[in-house]
Formats: sequence, C-alpha cells, structure tokens
Amino acid sequence: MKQSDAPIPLCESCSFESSSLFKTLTKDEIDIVNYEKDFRQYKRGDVLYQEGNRINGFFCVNKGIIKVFKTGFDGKEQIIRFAKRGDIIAYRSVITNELACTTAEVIEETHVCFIPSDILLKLVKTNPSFSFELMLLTCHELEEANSYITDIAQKTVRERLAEVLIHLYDEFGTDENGFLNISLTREELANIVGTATESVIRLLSEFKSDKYIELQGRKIKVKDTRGLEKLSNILG
Amino acid sequence: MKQSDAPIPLCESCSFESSSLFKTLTKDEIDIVNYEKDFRQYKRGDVLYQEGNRINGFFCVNKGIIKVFKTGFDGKEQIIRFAKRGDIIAYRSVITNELACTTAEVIEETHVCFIPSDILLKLVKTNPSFSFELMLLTCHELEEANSYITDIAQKTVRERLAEVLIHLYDEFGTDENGFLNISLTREELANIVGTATESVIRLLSEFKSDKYIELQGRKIKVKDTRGLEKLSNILG
DNA sequence: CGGTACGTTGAGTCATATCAACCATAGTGG
DNA sequence: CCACTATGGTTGATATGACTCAACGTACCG
Repeated sequence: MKQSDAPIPLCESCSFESSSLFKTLTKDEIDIVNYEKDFRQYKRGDVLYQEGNRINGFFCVNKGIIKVFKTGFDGKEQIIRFAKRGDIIAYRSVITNELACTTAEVIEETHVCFIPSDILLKLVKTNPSFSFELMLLTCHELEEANSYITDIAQKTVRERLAEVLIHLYDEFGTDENGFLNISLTREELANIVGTATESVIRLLSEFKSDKYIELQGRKIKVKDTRGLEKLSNILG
Repeated sequence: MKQSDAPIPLCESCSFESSSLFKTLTKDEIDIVNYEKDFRQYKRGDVLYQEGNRINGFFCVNKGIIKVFKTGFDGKEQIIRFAKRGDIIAYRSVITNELACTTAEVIEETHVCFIPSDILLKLVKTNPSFSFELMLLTCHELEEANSYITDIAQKTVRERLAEVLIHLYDEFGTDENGFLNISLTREELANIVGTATESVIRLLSEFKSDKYIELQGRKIKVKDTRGLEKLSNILG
C-alpha cells in the first residue's frame, strides 16, 4: 500500500493553497506537522480506514479522490462525501475520540499525508485560529448534511440524481471534452443518490435521450446544467 | 412573545447541569454571559428564528421543546432535530456568519436565553476548552446527521418510523404512565420520518395492533422498545 | 479462454404517495 | 349559545415510482 515513488509534499505547498485551515499555522507548527506526518499512496479500491476501527490520526489529501461512506443494515454503502486535494478526512473521530463511523476508500489514485492524533489535538487546543477554521469546516459539513437529509427525504430519485450530477460537476469540474473529472460505477452513483443500480442506469439513459448529458462508458458529460438544475428542483 | 412571569435563570443553574459546554467558562465569563443575555419566553407555534434571516445571537434552551427544520422545495418541512433544556441552537449560523438555514419553532412552551453573537465568538476565540467542547458538540451533530442520511436513503418508512419512536423515547423519556414526553402532530411525525401524514397514521395504527405502542390522541406509549428496535433494524 | 465485475434491459411486484371523503374537536364571532 | 370555520385525524381507493429478480451483454484481466 505504501510506496515511495512520489516526492513527499511539503505542507507549505499542499493544503496551504486550497484550504485556509493550515494557513493559520505558525512556522514552528508547520515544521512539526511536516516532521511528524507520514506520506502514503493508495490505488483504487484501497481502504484508508474502516468503520468501527480506532483511528490514531487524520488524513490530508494531496492528490486523488476518496469516497467516504457508511455501511447500512444490509451492507449497502451510503456515500456521505468525497475528499480530494486539500480536504481532510477522519478528523471527526480524532476530535471526539470515537471509533470511525465511516469507511474511506480510494476512487482514484491517491496521495495523502497521515498526521497523528496528538498533533491535531494539540493544534486545536493551542491555536485558536486553527481551531476556529476547523470548526467552520465542521459547520459547513453539518449544513451540507442537513440539506442532504431534506433532499433525500423529500425528492424523487430522478431529482436527486440530477442534483448529484450538478454537485459532481461543481466539485470536480470537467476535462477539456466536458466530461466530469470523476469516474464512478453505476453502483457508486446509486450509493450517493440512495437508490438501486438499475434505477440509476435507467435514469441516466433517460437524461441522455433528453439531451441533458452524454455517456461514454463511465464518463459523463454534462451538456445542460440549467436543465439538470431545473430537473433537480434545487432551491434558490 | 416576551413576557416576564418566570424568573430569569442563572447560567450557573441551567446549562451548567446538563451540558459540559458552559462548565468550561470562568467565573468572569459566566458573569458576562449572565449580564448580556436576554431571557425570552415562547408558546407553541412561536418562531425563534427563520430560515434565510440573519441571526445575531444564539439560544440556550432553559425549558420546553423546539423543532428545528428546513423547508423543502414544495414547502414541506423536514425536521432536522429537536432542542430541549440544555441544548443550544442557532450557534452554527453565528460561527459561520451565514444566514440561518433552518427555522426553529416551539413545540412546547419554551424559555430560552438569547446570547448575542459577539459573546459566542469571543468565547470561541479566547477559551480553548469552550471552543473544544463546542467542536465536540458539532462533531456529534454531524455524526448523527450522517447516520440519518444513511437511514433515510436505505430504510423503509416503517423502519424509519419505528426508529424515530425509539429516538423520541430515548431523548424525551416518558411520563408516569409511559407516554412519551413529547407531543407531536401526525404531520410533524411525518416531517421527521420523511413521509406522508397518511402513511404515519396507517403505520402507527399497525404498530398499535401489533402491540408495540398504545395511542391516546397525540400521546404515544411505547410498550415494546425491543420490538420496535427489531422493526427498525437499528445497527449494533 | 474462462472468469469476474460491471452494465443493460425487461417484467412483475410492492410500498408508498396521492386524492378524496369524512369525522372530531376546539375556537370564533354574530 | 350555536352555527361556522379551521385544524387535525382517519380511512378507502387508486396510481405509480422505484425495487427486485432474472437474464443477458460487454469488457477487461490473468
């Protein structure tokens, strides 16, 4: 799982640019993180941490895409969020000192830095700005979760799928040909939307004949964002 | 909306007992809060704050029950959480300095203290223990929200209703006759579960004939927690 | 070349939403 | 005081979205 063919990124040139969290650190604090962190590489399907296990640090994503999901009663995955460059994961369990309540699995070749729990806890307790930024981050995740609850509870599968496509478009953008910069199986899409794989397939091909999207295997090109937004009944 | 027939509670004797958040405050800090806070009383149906409005403080619940909900596309409420004695609400919007993204409405006669934003922000920025406790609270809410997402996405309405009854039982307890200490309309129940009012009615009467519960108007007696837990497929 | 994982399509079923009618209760105003 | 209205609760009939099951196609991989 761990290789060493990529150079270990310095914090200064990684999270720094994308997240305001690490900008709050002093030079000394950054040095400590740089010194204590553990650089790791994973490929698709690798699991960073698993629901129910104790976690002794958090991950700072330098490259790649990770899905974070909970496992439901019958073993079905429910994808809660994705993490990409600049995001941190597993920090919640470190803060609360609880067992992991999600699993994190690599979607696309990933480089992360693993930073031990005590570093995070120390920063939170001694650097108020860091602590405040982390709280902002948590609050935003909470707000997103609440919106998602409302959506899943009230919208149809069609509306939710349209909305998920919009979100993926906003979060990951597209390549030069207009295809989403994230590649998911139909099952994974279903596990975001909260539906059956077959339903996703049927709806995707419906969206395709209605000219909202184009499909090329797993690659999805969003052709009509406005149309999808309308379909999804996004508020505002 | 504001009356003055109840004595203004002191922080020392209120949140203090139920929440570890305010235990982190120094004598001086408590004095400031006691001085700056505004005691308010509300009756059923009153709205403490509304989605989309700017909020200039947060509420600390001394007594009563409040429902916190989001309004969906077609105007249907989705209840996100309840707040009762010792809970705080609206702090998220204060922290992030965003417009309220939920509405808080009184379910049962409520007494609260309203504490201005700057007090909260100052405490968060200067008292690391307070800040940490608040972060713990946010993290727990986040975890609950994530579990809820998984439930709504994967469980049937019957399972969810059974689970909601269990949660209400755990959170509010029962009176001497075994009836839940919270009284909700069928519509409100539906707005927690994420279903139609009629479905709640049918399922409740099904639970009743199956001897899991007893009904007396709005009052619900949980007779067989084990049975409901089994019905709800709660993990663990 | 067989195996495994993923994708697709069709048919049938079922849970749940929707629509409509009706009852009970309580508060209101003439 | 009573008709009036509003709100909440209940039940039945009907419609349908979405799931399940099953078969089959496709592509990649060792």
